Amino acid sequence: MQKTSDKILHAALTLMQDKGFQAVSIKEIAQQADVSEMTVFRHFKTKMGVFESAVEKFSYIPYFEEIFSNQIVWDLEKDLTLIAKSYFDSMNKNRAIFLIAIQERSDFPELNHVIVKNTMQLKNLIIAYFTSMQEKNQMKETNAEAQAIIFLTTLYGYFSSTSLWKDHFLHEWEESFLTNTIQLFCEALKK
Amino acid sequence: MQKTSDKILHAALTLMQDKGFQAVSIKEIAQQADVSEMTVFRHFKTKMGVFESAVEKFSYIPYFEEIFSNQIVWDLEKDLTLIAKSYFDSMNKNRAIFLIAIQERSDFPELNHVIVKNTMQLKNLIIAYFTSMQEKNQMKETNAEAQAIIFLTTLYGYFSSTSLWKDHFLHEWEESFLTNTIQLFCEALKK
DNA sequence: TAAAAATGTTAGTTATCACTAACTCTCATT
DNA sequence: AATGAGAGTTAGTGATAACTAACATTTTTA
Repeated sequence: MQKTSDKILHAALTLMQDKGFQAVSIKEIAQQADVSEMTVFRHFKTKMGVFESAVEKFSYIPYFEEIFSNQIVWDLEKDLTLIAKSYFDSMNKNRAIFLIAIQERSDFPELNHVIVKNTMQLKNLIIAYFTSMQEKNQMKETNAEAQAIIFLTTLYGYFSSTSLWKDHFLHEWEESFLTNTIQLFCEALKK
Repeated sequence: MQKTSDKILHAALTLMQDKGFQAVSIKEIAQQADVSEMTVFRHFKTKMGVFESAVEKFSYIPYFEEIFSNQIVWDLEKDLTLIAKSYFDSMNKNRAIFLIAIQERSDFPELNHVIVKNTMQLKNLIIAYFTSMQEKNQMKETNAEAQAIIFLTTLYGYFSSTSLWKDHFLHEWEESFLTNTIQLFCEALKK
Protein backbone atom coordinates (compact mmCIF):
# COMPACT_ATOMS: atom_id res chain seq x y z
CA MET A 1 0.00 0.00 0.00
CA GLN A 2 1.04 3.56 -0.79
CA LYS A 3 2.49 5.74 1.96
CA THR A 4 0.27 8.63 3.03
CA SER A 5 2.74 11.33 2.04
CA ASP A 6 3.13 9.77 -1.41
CA LYS A 7 -0.61 9.66 -1.84
CA ILE A 8 -0.76 13.36 -1.01
CA LEU A 9 2.05 14.35 -3.36
CA HIS A 10 0.57 12.33 -6.15
CA ALA A 11 -2.85 13.88 -5.63
CA ALA A 12 -1.36 17.36 -5.50
CA LEU A 13 0.53 16.96 -8.77
CA THR A 14 -2.46 15.40 -10.49
CA LEU A 15 -4.66 18.34 -9.60
CA MET A 16 -2.04 21.01 -10.13
CA GLN A 17 -1.14 19.92 -13.61
CA ASP A 18 -4.68 20.74 -14.65
CA LYS A 19 -5.35 23.85 -12.58
CA GLY A 20 -2.01 25.15 -11.37
CA PHE A 21 -0.66 25.62 -7.88
CA GLN A 22 -2.73 28.40 -6.45
CA ALA A 23 -6.03 27.32 -7.97
CA VAL A 24 -5.88 24.01 -6.13
CA SER A 25 -6.92 24.03 -2.47
CA ILE A 26 -5.64 21.81 0.31
CA LYS A 27 -9.20 20.59 0.70
CA GLU A 28 -9.23 19.28 -2.86
CA ILE A 29 -5.84 17.67 -2.45
CA ALA A 30 -6.94 15.98 0.77
CA GLN A 31 -10.12 14.68 -0.83
CA GLN A 32 -8.27 13.39 -3.88
CA ALA A 33 -5.73 11.67 -1.64
CA ASP A 34 -8.50 10.39 0.62
CA VAL A 35 -7.03 11.86 3.81
CA SER A 36 -8.12 14.72 6.03
CA GLU A 37 -6.86 18.27 5.57
CA MET A 38 -5.00 18.06 8.87
CA THR A 39 -2.98 15.13 7.61
CA VAL A 40 -1.75 17.22 4.72
CA PHE A 41 -0.60 20.00 7.03
CA ARG A 42 0.99 17.56 9.42
CA HIS A 43 3.07 16.08 6.66
CA PHE A 44 4.07 19.23 4.81
CA LYS A 45 3.45 22.22 7.11
CA THR A 46 2.27 24.54 4.32
CA LYS A 47 0.73 24.37 0.88
CA MET A 48 4.04 25.55 -0.50
CA GLY A 49 5.67 22.64 1.30
CA VAL A 50 3.44 20.18 -0.50
CA PHE A 51 4.36 21.76 -3.78
CA GLU A 52 8.10 21.84 -3.17
CA SER A 53 8.15 18.21 -2.07
CA ALA A 54 6.16 17.23 -5.14
CA VAL A 55 8.54 19.05 -7.47
CA GLU A 56 11.55 17.53 -5.76
CA LYS A 57 10.09 14.07 -5.94
CA PHE A 58 8.84 14.17 -9.51
CA SER A 59 11.27 16.36 -11.40
CA TYR A 60 13.57 14.43 -13.65
CA ILE A 61 17.00 15.48 -14.83
CA PRO A 62 17.88 13.73 -18.08
CA TYR A 63 21.40 12.70 -18.91
CA PHE A 64 21.60 13.69 -22.53
CA GLU A 65 25.39 13.70 -22.52
CA GLU A 66 25.52 10.00 -21.74
CA ILE A 67 23.11 9.23 -24.52
CA PHE A 68 25.19 11.29 -26.90
CA SER A 69 28.48 9.76 -25.90
CA ASN A 70 27.22 6.16 -25.89
CA GLN A 71 24.47 5.70 -28.39
CA ILE A 72 25.19 7.99 -31.33
CA VAL A 73 26.01 5.98 -34.46
CA TRP A 74 26.58 8.88 -36.90
CA ASP A 75 23.63 7.95 -39.07
CA LEU A 76 21.35 10.99 -39.32
CA GLU A 77 18.07 9.12 -39.29
CA LYS A 78 18.94 6.82 -36.42
CA ASP A 79 20.54 9.55 -34.38
CA LEU A 80 17.69 12.03 -34.80
CA THR A 81 15.27 9.29 -33.77
CA LEU A 82 17.30 8.65 -30.66
CA ILE A 83 17.51 12.34 -29.84
CA ALA A 84 13.82 12.91 -30.37
CA LYS A 85 12.87 9.92 -28.25
CA SER A 86 15.17 11.05 -25.46
CA TYR A 87 13.60 14.49 -25.58
CA PHE A 88 10.06 13.12 -25.44
CA ASP A 89 11.06 10.74 -22.70
CA SER A 90 12.43 13.48 -20.47
CA MET A 91 9.58 15.85 -21.20
CA ASN A 92 6.98 13.17 -20.51
CA LYS A 93 8.56 12.51 -17.16
CA ASN A 94 8.48 16.23 -16.41
CA ARG A 95 5.05 16.77 -17.93
CA ALA A 96 3.30 17.71 -14.68
CA ILE A 97 6.03 20.15 -13.75
CA PHE A 98 6.02 21.57 -17.25
CA LEU A 99 2.29 22.22 -17.03
CA ILE A 100 2.54 23.79 -13.59
CA ALA A 101 5.51 25.89 -14.67
CA ILE A 102 3.39 27.35 -17.44
CA GLN A 103 0.54 28.20 -15.15
CA GLU A 104 2.62 29.70 -12.38
CA ARG A 105 5.27 31.35 -14.50
CA SER A 106 4.56 34.81 -13.14
CA ASP A 107 4.67 33.69 -9.50
CA PHE A 108 7.44 31.07 -9.58
CA PRO A 109 9.70 31.89 -12.49
CA GLU A 110 12.36 29.60 -10.99
CA LEU A 111 10.28 26.61 -12.09
CA ASN A 112 11.02 27.36 -15.71
CA HIS A 113 14.63 26.48 -15.15
CA VAL A 114 13.89 22.76 -14.91
CA ILE A 115 12.44 22.85 -18.40
CA VAL A 116 14.59 25.53 -19.97
CA LYS A 117 17.87 24.12 -18.71
CA ASN A 118 17.17 20.67 -20.13
CA THR A 119 16.18 22.11 -23.45
CA MET A 120 19.17 24.42 -23.72
CA GLN A 121 21.51 21.59 -22.88
CA LEU A 122 19.99 19.39 -25.54
CA LYS A 123 20.15 22.24 -28.01
CA ASN A 124 23.90 22.62 -27.51
CA LEU A 125 24.43 18.91 -27.90
CA ILE A 126 22.48 18.87 -31.13
CA ILE A 127 24.47 21.81 -32.47
CA ALA A 128 27.69 19.94 -31.69
CA TYR A 129 26.28 16.83 -33.33
CA PHE A 130 25.27 18.67 -36.49
CA THR A 131 28.67 20.32 -36.67
CA SER A 132 30.39 16.94 -36.41
CA MET A 133 28.13 15.48 -39.05
CA GLN A 134 29.04 18.31 -41.38
CA GLU A 135 32.73 17.68 -40.73
CA LYS A 136 32.14 14.02 -41.51
CA ASN A 137 30.57 15.22 -44.76
CA GLN A 138 27.27 13.51 -43.98
CA MET A 139 25.22 16.67 -43.75
CA LYS A 140 24.77 19.71 -45.92
CA GLU A 141 26.66 22.81 -44.81
CA THR A 142 23.87 24.83 -43.25
CA ASN A 143 23.68 26.87 -40.08
CA ALA A 144 23.88 24.15 -37.42
CA GLU A 145 22.33 26.26 -34.69
CA ALA A 146 19.38 27.26 -36.82
CA GLN A 147 18.68 23.64 -37.74
CA ALA A 148 18.96 22.54 -34.13
CA ILE A 149 16.51 25.21 -33.06
CA ILE A 150 14.01 24.24 -35.74
CA PHE A 151 14.27 20.57 -34.84
CA LEU A 152 13.77 21.23 -31.13
CA THR A 153 11.00 23.72 -31.78
CA THR A 154 9.14 21.08 -33.75
CA LEU A 155 9.53 18.52 -30.98
CA TYR A 156 8.54 21.11 -28.41
CA GLY A 157 5.53 22.06 -30.50
CA TYR A 158 4.34 18.48 -30.58
CA PHE A 159 4.90 17.89 -26.89
CA SER A 160 3.37 21.19 -25.87
CA SER A 161 0.28 20.94 -28.06
CA THR A 162 -0.52 17.37 -27.10
CA SER A 163 0.02 18.12 -23.41
CA LEU A 164 -2.08 21.24 -23.37
CA TRP A 165 -4.82 20.54 -25.83
CA LYS A 166 -5.02 16.80 -25.50
CA ASP A 167 -6.05 15.25 -28.80
CA HIS A 168 -8.17 18.22 -29.80
CA PHE A 169 -5.46 19.92 -31.77
CA LEU A 170 -3.44 18.47 -34.60
CA HIS A 171 -3.66 14.87 -33.42
CA GLU A 172 -1.11 12.64 -35.00
CA TRP A 173 0.32 9.84 -32.90
CA GLU A 174 3.74 10.36 -31.45
CA GLU A 175 5.25 7.44 -33.33
CA SER A 176 4.08 8.48 -36.75
CA PHE A 177 4.70 12.17 -36.11
CA LEU A 178 8.24 11.33 -35.17
CA THR A 179 8.85 9.15 -38.21
CA ASN A 180 7.52 11.77 -40.59
CA THR A 181 9.39 14.62 -38.95
CA ILE A 182 12.71 12.82 -39.04
CA GLN A 183 12.18 11.82 -42.61
CA LEU A 184 11.60 15.45 -43.48
CA PHE A 185 14.77 16.58 -41.77
CA CYS A 186 16.81 13.82 -43.37
CA GLU A 187 15.46 14.69 -46.77
CA ALA A 188 16.46 18.30 -46.25
CA LEU A 189 19.79 17.88 -44.50
CA LYS A 190 21.38 14.63 -45.58
CA LYS A 191 24.19 14.78 -48.06
CA MET B 1 -8.76 59.71 -24.70
CA GLN B 2 -9.67 56.08 -24.11
CA LYS B 3 -13.16 55.15 -22.99
CA THR B 4 -13.41 53.87 -19.43
CA SER B 5 -14.74 50.45 -20.41
CA ASP B 6 -11.94 50.04 -22.93
CA LYS B 7 -9.37 50.95 -20.31
CA ILE B 8 -10.80 48.28 -18.04
CA LEU B 9 -10.89 45.58 -20.70
CA HIS B 10 -7.37 46.37 -21.74
CA ALA B 11 -6.13 46.26 -18.15
CA ALA B 12 -7.94 42.97 -17.54
CA LEU B 13 -6.42 41.27 -20.57
CA THR B 14 -2.96 42.60 -19.78
CA LEU B 15 -3.06 41.15 -16.30
CA MET B 16 -4.82 37.94 -17.22
CA GLN B 17 -2.39 36.98 -19.94
CA ASP B 18 0.27 36.71 -17.26
CA LYS B 19 -1.71 35.26 -14.38
CA GLY B 20 -4.90 33.84 -15.81
CA PHE B 21 -8.51 34.74 -15.11
CA GLN B 22 -9.07 33.61 -11.58
CA ALA B 23 -5.72 34.72 -10.20
CA VAL B 24 -6.40 38.34 -11.15
CA SER B 25 -8.63 40.32 -8.82
CA ILE B 26 -11.00 43.12 -9.68
CA LYS B 27 -8.95 45.33 -7.38
CA GLU B 28 -5.85 44.75 -9.49
CA ILE B 29 -7.76 45.38 -12.69
CA ALA B 30 -9.19 48.60 -11.28
CA GLN B 31 -5.77 49.81 -10.18
CA GLN B 32 -4.20 48.96 -13.52
CA ALA B 33 -7.00 50.77 -15.33
CA ASP B 34 -6.83 53.66 -12.87
CA VAL B 35 -10.49 53.51 -11.92
CA SER B 36 -12.31 52.41 -8.79
CA GLU B 37 -13.52 48.89 -8.19
CA MET B 38 -17.10 50.08 -8.34
CA THR B 39 -16.64 51.42 -11.84
CA VAL B 40 -15.60 47.97 -12.99
CA PHE B 41 -18.71 46.38 -11.51
CA ARG B 42 -20.94 49.09 -12.87
CA HIS B 43 -19.68 48.50 -16.37
CA PHE B 44 -19.55 44.72 -16.38
CA LYS B 45 -21.70 43.46 -13.47
CA THR B 46 -19.39 40.54 -12.60
CA LYS B 47 -15.79 39.51 -13.01
CA MET B 48 -16.95 36.96 -15.55
CA GLY B 49 -18.61 39.79 -17.43
CA VAL B 50 -15.31 41.64 -17.70
CA PHE B 51 -13.71 38.52 -19.04
CA GLU B 52 -16.39 37.73 -21.59
CA SER B 53 -16.38 41.27 -22.92
CA ALA B 54 -12.61 41.22 -23.19
CA VAL B 55 -12.63 37.97 -25.13
CA GLU B 56 -15.36 39.23 -27.42
CA LYS B 57 -13.55 42.49 -28.04
CA PHE B 58 -10.07 41.11 -28.57
CA SER B 59 -10.54 37.74 -30.22
CA TYR B 60 -9.65 37.77 -33.86
CA ILE B 61 -11.02 35.47 -36.52
CA PRO B 62 -8.59 35.24 -39.42
CA TYR B 63 -9.73 34.83 -42.97
CA PHE B 64 -7.33 32.24 -44.23
CA GLU B 65 -9.58 31.26 -47.12
CA GLU B 66 -9.33 34.72 -48.62
CA ILE B 67 -5.57 34.68 -48.33
CA PHE B 68 -5.44 31.30 -49.97
CA SER B 69 -7.76 32.22 -52.79
CA ASN B 70 -6.14 35.59 -53.51
CA GLN B 71 -2.47 35.53 -52.68
CA ILE B 72 -1.20 32.04 -53.42
CA VAL B 73 1.23 32.06 -56.36
CA TRP B 74 2.06 28.32 -56.48
CA ASP B 75 5.69 28.82 -55.59
CA LEU B 76 6.46 26.73 -52.53
CA GLU B 77 8.82 29.17 -50.86
CA LYS B 78 6.69 32.24 -51.39
CA ASP B 79 3.48 30.47 -50.44
CA LEU B 80 4.86 28.91 -47.26
CA THR B 81 6.15 32.32 -46.24
CA LEU B 82 2.74 33.81 -46.79
CA ILE B 83 1.06 31.02 -44.84
CA ALA B 84 3.48 31.23 -41.94
CA LYS B 85 3.14 34.99 -41.72
CA SER B 86 -0.63 34.75 -41.77
CA TYR B 87 -0.48 32.19 -38.98
CA PHE B 88 1.83 34.32 -36.83
CA ASP B 89 -0.27 37.35 -37.55
CA SER B 90 -3.48 35.71 -36.36
CA MET B 91 -1.83 34.11 -33.35
CA ASN B 92 -0.18 37.36 -32.32
CA LYS B 93 -3.54 39.07 -32.42
CA ASN B 94 -4.97 36.29 -30.28
CA ARG B 95 -1.94 36.01 -28.03
CA ALA B 96 -3.65 37.19 -24.83
CA ILE B 97 -6.58 34.85 -25.37
CA PHE B 98 -4.22 32.01 -26.20
CA LEU B 99 -2.36 32.51 -22.93
CA ILE B 100 -5.56 32.76 -20.89
CA ALA B 101 -7.00 29.72 -22.64
CA ILE B 102 -3.98 27.72 -21.52
CA GLN B 103 -4.29 28.81 -17.94
CA GLU B 104 -8.02 28.33 -17.63
CA ARG B 105 -8.37 25.27 -19.81
CA SER B 106 -9.85 23.16 -17.03
CA ASP B 107 -12.43 25.77 -16.04
CA PHE B 108 -13.32 27.22 -19.44
CA PRO B 109 -12.63 24.56 -22.03
CA GLU B 110 -14.77 26.50 -24.52
CA LEU B 111 -11.99 29.06 -24.84
CA ASN B 112 -9.82 26.56 -26.65
CA HIS B 113 -12.16 26.67 -29.59
CA VAL B 114 -10.97 30.09 -30.68
CA ILE B 115 -7.46 28.74 -31.05
CA VAL B 116 -8.19 25.19 -32.11
CA LYS B 117 -10.72 26.15 -34.75
CA ASN B 118 -8.35 28.59 -36.47
CA THR B 119 -5.56 26.06 -36.46
CA MET B 120 -7.67 23.22 -37.78
CA GLN B 121 -8.99 25.41 -40.55
CA LEU B 122 -5.49 26.43 -41.56
CA LYS B 123 -4.40 22.82 -41.42
CA ASN B 124 -7.07 21.80 -43.90
CA LEU B 125 -6.17 24.62 -46.24
CA ILE B 126 -2.50 23.63 -46.16
CA ILE B 127 -3.39 20.01 -46.89
CA ALA B 128 -5.41 21.14 -49.89
CA TYR B 129 -2.54 23.37 -50.98
CA PHE B 130 0.02 20.57 -50.71
CA THR B 131 -2.25 18.23 -52.62
CA SER B 132 -2.60 20.77 -55.43
CA MET B 133 1.14 21.33 -55.51
CA GLN B 134 1.65 17.61 -55.89
CA GLU B 135 -0.82 17.52 -58.73
CA LYS B 136 1.03 20.39 -60.36
CA ASN B 137 4.15 18.27 -59.98
CA GLN B 138 5.92 20.91 -57.89
CA MET B 139 6.13 18.87 -54.73
CA LYS B 140 7.31 15.38 -53.89
CA GLU B 141 4.57 12.80 -53.42
CA THR B 142 4.49 12.53 -49.64
CA ASN B 143 1.63 12.35 -47.18
CA ALA B 144 0.18 15.85 -47.47
CA GLU B 145 -1.55 15.76 -44.10
CA ALA B 146 1.56 14.65 -42.26
CA GLN B 147 3.61 17.48 -43.80
CA ALA B 148 0.94 20.02 -43.01
CA ILE B 149 0.87 18.88 -39.40
CA ILE B 150 4.64 19.10 -39.08
CA PHE B 151 4.73 22.55 -40.62
CA LEU B 152 2.00 23.84 -38.33
CA THR B 153 3.49 22.14 -35.30
CA THR B 154 6.77 23.91 -35.96
CA LEU B 155 5.06 27.28 -36.27
CA TYR B 156 3.01 26.55 -33.18
CA GLY B 157 6.13 25.53 -31.30
CA TYR B 158 7.80 28.81 -32.12
CA PHE B 159 4.78 30.91 -31.23
CA SER B 160 4.05 28.98 -28.05
CA SER B 161 7.60 28.95 -26.73
CA THR B 162 8.25 32.62 -27.40
CA SER B 163 4.90 33.57 -25.88
CA LEU B 164 5.29 31.48 -22.76
CA TRP B 165 8.99 31.61 -22.06
CA LYS B 166 9.77 34.98 -23.55
CA ASP B 167 13.28 35.00 -24.93
CA HIS B 168 14.60 32.60 -22.30
CA PHE B 169 14.08 29.53 -24.42
CA LEU B 170 15.42 28.90 -27.88
CA HIS B 171 15.54 32.56 -28.91
CA GLU B 172 15.82 33.06 -32.57
CA TRP B 173 14.08 36.06 -34.08
CA GLU B 174 10.83 35.45 -35.86
CA GLU B 175 12.13 36.65 -39.19
CA SER B 176 15.21 34.43 -39.30
CA PHE B 177 13.42 31.46 -37.76
CA LEU B 178 10.84 31.71 -40.47
CA THR B 179 13.38 31.97 -43.27
CA ASN B 180 15.33 28.97 -42.05
CA THR B 181 12.25 26.86 -41.44
CA ILE B 182 10.81 27.51 -44.88
CA GLN B 183 14.15 26.82 -46.49
CA LEU B 184 14.24 23.46 -44.72
CA PHE B 185 10.77 22.52 -45.87
CA CYS B 186 11.50 23.57 -49.43
CA GLU B 187 14.72 21.59 -49.45
CA ALA B 188 12.81 18.52 -48.32
CA LEU B 189 9.61 18.85 -50.29
CA LYS B 190 10.34 20.70 -53.52
CA LYS B 191 10.57 18.68 -56.67
C1' DT C 1 -25.74 77.04 -15.29
C1' DA C 2 -28.57 73.24 -14.07
C1' DA C 3 -29.70 68.57 -14.79
C1' DA C 4 -27.95 64.11 -15.78
C1' DA C 5 -24.59 60.68 -16.22
C1' DA C 6 -20.34 58.75 -14.77
C1' DT C 7 -17.22 57.88 -11.20
C1' DG C 8 -15.45 57.78 -6.41
C1' DT C 9 -15.78 56.53 -1.36
C1' DT C 10 -16.92 53.90 2.38
C1' DA C 11 -18.88 50.30 4.83
C1' DG C 12 -20.50 45.91 4.91
C1' DT C 13 -21.94 40.86 3.50
C1' DT C 14 -20.78 36.38 2.33
C1' DA C 15 -17.71 32.86 0.94
C1' DT C 16 -13.45 30.61 0.62
C1' DC C 17 -8.90 29.50 1.95
C1' DA C 18 -4.57 28.69 4.50
C1' DC C 19 -3.52 27.45 8.74
C1' DT C 20 -3.88 26.44 14.13
C1' DA C 21 -5.40 24.22 18.30
C1' DA C 22 -7.37 20.86 21.04
C1' DC C 23 -9.18 16.68 21.36
C1' DT C 24 -10.42 11.78 19.87
C1' DC C 25 -9.82 7.38 17.55
C1' DT C 26 -7.24 3.39 15.67
C1' DC C 27 -3.89 0.16 15.68
C1' DA C 28 0.75 -1.93 15.68
C1' DT C 29 4.41 -2.91 18.89
C1' DT C 30 6.17 -4.35 23.22
C1' DA D 1 -2.65 -4.20 28.97
C1' DA D 2 -0.02 0.13 28.18
C1' DT D 3 2.11 3.18 25.05
C1' DG D 4 2.68 6.12 21.31
C1' DA D 5 2.49 7.31 16.49
C1' DG D 6 -0.44 8.42 12.77
C1' DA D 7 -4.77 9.89 11.35
C1' DG D 8 -9.53 11.99 11.94
C1' DT D 9 -12.86 15.60 13.78
C1' DT D 10 -14.38 19.98 14.97
C1' DA D 11 -14.11 24.70 15.84
C1' DG D 12 -12.01 28.75 15.01
C1' DT D 13 -8.83 32.81 13.23
C1' DG D 14 -7.38 36.08 10.00
C1' DA D 15 -6.95 37.35 5.33
C1' DT D 16 -8.75 38.16 0.91
C1' DA D 17 -12.07 38.33 -2.80
C1' DA D 18 -16.50 39.12 -5.19
C1' DC D 19 -20.11 41.75 -4.90
C1' DT D 20 -23.91 45.21 -2.88
C1' DA D 21 -25.80 49.48 -1.11
C1' DA D 22 -25.91 54.22 0.00
C1' DC D 23 -24.19 58.45 -0.55
C1' DA D 24 -20.74 62.08 -2.29
C1' DT D 25 -18.25 64.15 -5.98
C1' DT D 26 -16.88 65.12 -10.57
C1' DT D 27 -17.63 65.50 -15.45
C1' DT D 28 -20.47 65.83 -19.43
C1' DT D 29 -24.13 67.63 -21.84
C1' DA D 30 -28.20 70.16 -22.90
